[in-house]
Amino acid sequence: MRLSSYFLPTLKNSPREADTISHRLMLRAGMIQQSSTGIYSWLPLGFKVLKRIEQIIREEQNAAGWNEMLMPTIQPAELWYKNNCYNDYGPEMLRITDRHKHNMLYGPTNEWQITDIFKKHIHSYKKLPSRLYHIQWKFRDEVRPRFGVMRGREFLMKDAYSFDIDRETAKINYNRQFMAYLRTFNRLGLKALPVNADSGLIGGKMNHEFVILADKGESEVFCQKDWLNADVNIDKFDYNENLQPVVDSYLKRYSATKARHDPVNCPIELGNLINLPCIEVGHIFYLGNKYSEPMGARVTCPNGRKKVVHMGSYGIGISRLVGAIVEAYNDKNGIVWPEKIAPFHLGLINLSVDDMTCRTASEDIYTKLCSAGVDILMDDSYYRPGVKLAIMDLIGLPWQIVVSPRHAVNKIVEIKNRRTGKREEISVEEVLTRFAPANQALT
RNA sequence: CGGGGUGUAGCGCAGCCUGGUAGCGCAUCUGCUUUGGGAGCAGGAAGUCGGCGGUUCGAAUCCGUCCACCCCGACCA
Repeated sequence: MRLSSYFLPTLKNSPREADTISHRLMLRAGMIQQSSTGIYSWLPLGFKVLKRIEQIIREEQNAAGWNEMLMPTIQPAELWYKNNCYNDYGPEMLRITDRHKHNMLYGPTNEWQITDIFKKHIHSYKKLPSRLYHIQWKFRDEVRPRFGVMRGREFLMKDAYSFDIDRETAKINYNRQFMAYLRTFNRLGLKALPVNADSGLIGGKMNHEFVILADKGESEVFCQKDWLNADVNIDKFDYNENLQPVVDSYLKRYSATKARHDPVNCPIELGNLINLPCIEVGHIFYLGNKYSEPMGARVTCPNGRKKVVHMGSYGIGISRLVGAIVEAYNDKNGIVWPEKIAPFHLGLINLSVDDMTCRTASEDIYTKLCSAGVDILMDDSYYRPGVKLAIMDLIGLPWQIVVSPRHAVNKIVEIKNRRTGKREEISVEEVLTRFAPANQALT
């Protein structure tokens, strides 16, 4: 992509409305634009990141054995009449009346809807387990949205659901998602901690939050110190094996959210306990019969009797993740994207567009890397060098290639690693061998 | 939902107290100069001063009211 034809409205000053660092940077980098409180338009750069994250999540959900589908954003209110949920949900639910005076709502979550779909089609234990997920926008009319996309009212979420014959088999799916989450966050370049919320309860509801550590996180986690250096390298495992031992190996370490942490009964001695700010990015639940029972989601068992299915639901806040990642990865000059989710893998800066040598070299590199499948943003603008460098730092692409009159005559360019700031002068030929995907795992 | 704060050019802000023809920086447009960290000079364009009502000869400024947005708390992916 050429910067000259890319919609990238960067800002030198951040708008007054933004206070949180990730919010400011996302506005300044031209990623998002606020529409109203907690509701944003995603401009091309932000949209690209959103899609990258979405795709990694999708691949991992598929790998874990879930079926992708899509449920609507607008739901009929009748779905929520069970157990008086429609009334109990309160003002957080955005209620809509259509022209026929039917009560509708913009879905804050999809448990009722998915259960409705399940029960209409699945009637036998032989069809279990059943695993479905979708990636869709949700709306919760929060009392106070804040932190930009980290806590919006409209948000993109991956929500997966599982249906099983009993608690034990439901646990298998729960463990699958647990591992899928570790893999997903790992691929996103994030160190995510599963936070055991209800560690002591047996047979009751079970749920884990996944949080990433960030200096200005909105919540806090209490955990064992060795979590921080824990090996989250989970490349080698088989979803069809018994995952319980692996999951247990992660859960043996203590972790709790601020709200759930009990300093009196904490099993960890103080010296081994650490308290850190974090952001919640995922949540998995074993739901039991909470939705299946009132909805009448039952299957016929081998003995001919009907049985209410056991459900699980598993969410990842995708739009929130974008903000959370920016919150975790930035420096004084701007965003510093982890390579796997960067909107472009590298930025090619032609410092002097009028210089024919620079232009020829830039076009040459651009053409060759593009055809090699590298996703590049080339700054072919007439901005001054200082502006170009500042913008490239701001939008945080992992690598920068600088073509300047200083070096271009000698077929040399400068490459800079955005994270380390380390610069290196290499030949044009070497650029190709270094950044083409055949030689380096960039994608 | 309680408490605090802000609405003036695309962005950041001054002006308001003490009413009198709308200002500054950056961005943008034109020209010249400059060219490795958000340039310099000169010129230009751009505003129903959040909306409505009131006071006044005259309102960005004073009064009333409504709206939008931000921050702190309680609450959530």
